Amino acid sequence: MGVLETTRMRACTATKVAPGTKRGAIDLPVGRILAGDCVEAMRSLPTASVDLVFADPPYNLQLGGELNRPDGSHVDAVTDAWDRFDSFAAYDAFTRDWLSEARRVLKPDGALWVIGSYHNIYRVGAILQDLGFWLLNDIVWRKTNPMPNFRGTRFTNAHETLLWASTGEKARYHFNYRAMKTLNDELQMRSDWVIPICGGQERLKENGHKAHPTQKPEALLYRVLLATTEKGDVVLDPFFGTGTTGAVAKRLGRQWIGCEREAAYREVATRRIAKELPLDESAIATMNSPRTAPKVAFGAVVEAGLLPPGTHVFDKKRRWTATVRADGSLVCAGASGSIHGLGKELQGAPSCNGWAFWHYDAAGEIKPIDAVRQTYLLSVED
Amino acid sequence: MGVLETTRMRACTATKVAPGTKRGAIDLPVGRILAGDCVEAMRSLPTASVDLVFADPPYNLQLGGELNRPDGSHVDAVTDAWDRFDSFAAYDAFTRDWLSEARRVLKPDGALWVIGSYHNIYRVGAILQDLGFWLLNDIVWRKTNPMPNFRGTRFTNAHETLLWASTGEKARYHFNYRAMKTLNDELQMRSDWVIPICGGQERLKENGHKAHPTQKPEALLYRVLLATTEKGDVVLDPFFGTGTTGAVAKRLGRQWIGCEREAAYREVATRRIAKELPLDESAIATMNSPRTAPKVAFGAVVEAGLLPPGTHVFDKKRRWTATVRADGSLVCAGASGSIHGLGKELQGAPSCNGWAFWHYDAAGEIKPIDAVRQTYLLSVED
DNA sequence: CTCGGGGATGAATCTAGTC
DNA sequence: GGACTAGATTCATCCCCGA
Repeated sequence: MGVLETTRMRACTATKVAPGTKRGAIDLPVGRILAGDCVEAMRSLPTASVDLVFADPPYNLQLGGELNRPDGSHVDAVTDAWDRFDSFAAYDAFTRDWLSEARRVLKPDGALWVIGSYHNIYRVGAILQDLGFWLLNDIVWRKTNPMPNFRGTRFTNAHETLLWASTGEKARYHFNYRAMKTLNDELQMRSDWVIPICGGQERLKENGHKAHPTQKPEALLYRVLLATTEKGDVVLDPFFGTGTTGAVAKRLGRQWIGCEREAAYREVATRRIAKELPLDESAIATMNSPRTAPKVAFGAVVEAGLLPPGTHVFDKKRRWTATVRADGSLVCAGASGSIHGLGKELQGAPSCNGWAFWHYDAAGEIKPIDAVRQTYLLSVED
Repeated sequence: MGVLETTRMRACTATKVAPGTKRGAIDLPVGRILAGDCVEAMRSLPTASVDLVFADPPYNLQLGGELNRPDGSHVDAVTDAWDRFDSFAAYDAFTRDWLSEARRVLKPDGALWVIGSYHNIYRVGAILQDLGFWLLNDIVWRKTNPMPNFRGTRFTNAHETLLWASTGEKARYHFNYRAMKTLNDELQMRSDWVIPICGGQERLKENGHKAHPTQKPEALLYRVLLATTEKGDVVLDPFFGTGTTGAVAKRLGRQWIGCEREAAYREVATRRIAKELPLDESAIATMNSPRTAPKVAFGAVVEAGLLPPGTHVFDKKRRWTATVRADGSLVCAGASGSIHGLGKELQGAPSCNGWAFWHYDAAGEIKPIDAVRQTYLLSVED
């Protein structure tokens, strides 16, 4: 197997149509949501044309009767028709179909992500291996705020699983090791990710009701795309839903294609992505070189959206202003580095505590970024 | 499906031979390590005789020893360079074999645990479902100190997965909810467990080298056995290795049976378990049900004179006031019923915990009637 | 304006015993 | 086996509203 780490190496093998270029050899419906069944929709795409597939298929929950909380309120469960299958065999056939088509559409050095729960992920994983995909990692999304087990009958189901696979045992794939390490406080990014479920402002509503029962948090897609794609890559999501994949892809400068059967979801997703703004070029650039390795605990704060990429930070006297990048590094006047390293370099000082040195504008009030760290710590403490 | 929470209830359905009793109807090789292939060894055990199976199967075929292809031909794991299909097919056949035998040996209300990594757990999970097992949870063992990914090519593989399954969708199973909640600082135990890998004093050594490549931490087995077995239960481990399952089972007052093909491991395990001391009776009992709340009929409280007939009870917001009747029923504006039923009916709710819903006036202080239940419990304790 | 309490809610395979 | 009833059961977060 092989690993390509830098944008440059990636560009050499890329066959995608960069936006703005004229060499439209491959005509991809980039930035569009294809209507109808995803297998049919994928058939319309050329072979070996996509860099990444991210799929959030139905989980086949097989729920029984009604469930109430101890206070008597009703649990709004996922009972939609799209999640119902007659048997494991039917679910397996469905899974084989869409995975096969995804495999055809992927470039040889592309990769696939699937998210699921214990209801379906073991079937998906086995079929994926049977089809020749090669598992690179299984990733555990540890939810900070899962729904409890109201009846006290099992362990609280507090996680979901993502599978990351290349197209084969010997296939090349892309992993932005440095970006992940930077994002994780200079420690290797682990296979368990602590991320809250999607709620609050991020949760899309229609007429006061959730627009989609299983909307995924953007932080999840953020990490997936940052880890395994480069700027300009084409990302395909066969179960587009409300378009979290598209929104995050657009923000990070990736191209996207969606498939979605339900017209209502397509409309919500279209409106959502239209409002999304791509991050500044400098904000997207990630730390790819070990030489400039920043020593930060800052990446998680960025990922959590507390200081989104593109945010400007500055020292107290406003001598320097820097831009936050996606992996938690800063860039300022050609120089870049961690919050500590860049502060040190700019001042010509022997050392610098970036948390105290850099400030941000909190609704008119100038605060050290350490304030955000505190907020973040409170939000993820476990 | 059903859940039994107390030791008393469990004893009603148990068919195991309690130690020290004479009713040895079932002759189990309890406290012994069976030599040879685990499928063969399990064949020597009676049907429906074991309460729990905990299995740590080999993660790859090299460690699996004797394997046969579906057509019966022998697979030499060390020298053969078989293709993907042969490899997975052989592992699947092996998995089906031992899981089928485990299923036969399990009591109808027994349960199965399997631990694995992304290399094998998806195959195991799918086969387990195919055989009729019913997944209850998948548990993530999050390692505090995993081995780093030295080459920086993937995410640090920082977890392993455990599957917990009952014998079928409608099958009963055992879950010590209170014990788990207590163990987790009075919060529901989640599906992600943070436990260090096995090392230090706990790691068994032979001639300075680790005695077994994949020795599991005792903390893992401790939690598994505490959660899903009762004292005296029979636990079977088909891949016994150095006997972590046996050691923890002995400590917790569970009976155990092991299967292990390697004589060297059997010797290590035997010595290890001999040194293990069972915990004191009271220590085990305390851990199992630290806050057992026996069921109390409201009528008994009335009968005891703690809330005499004629007492007025009301909900917190005083929307309804009901009168206690001599038989422990409540009456309110023509409607009547149990404390639960009437509360449910008045609110139009799907369910109601009357102990928390109804309040009474305790010398000017408004208290839920559950407070009286506690008083009652104390009074009948001795 | 802030602060605190109450209500709502999230991919959930969610009861046991008796007649 | 189905209907019925007694009884047991929740964590983190966000929004709204009132003080």
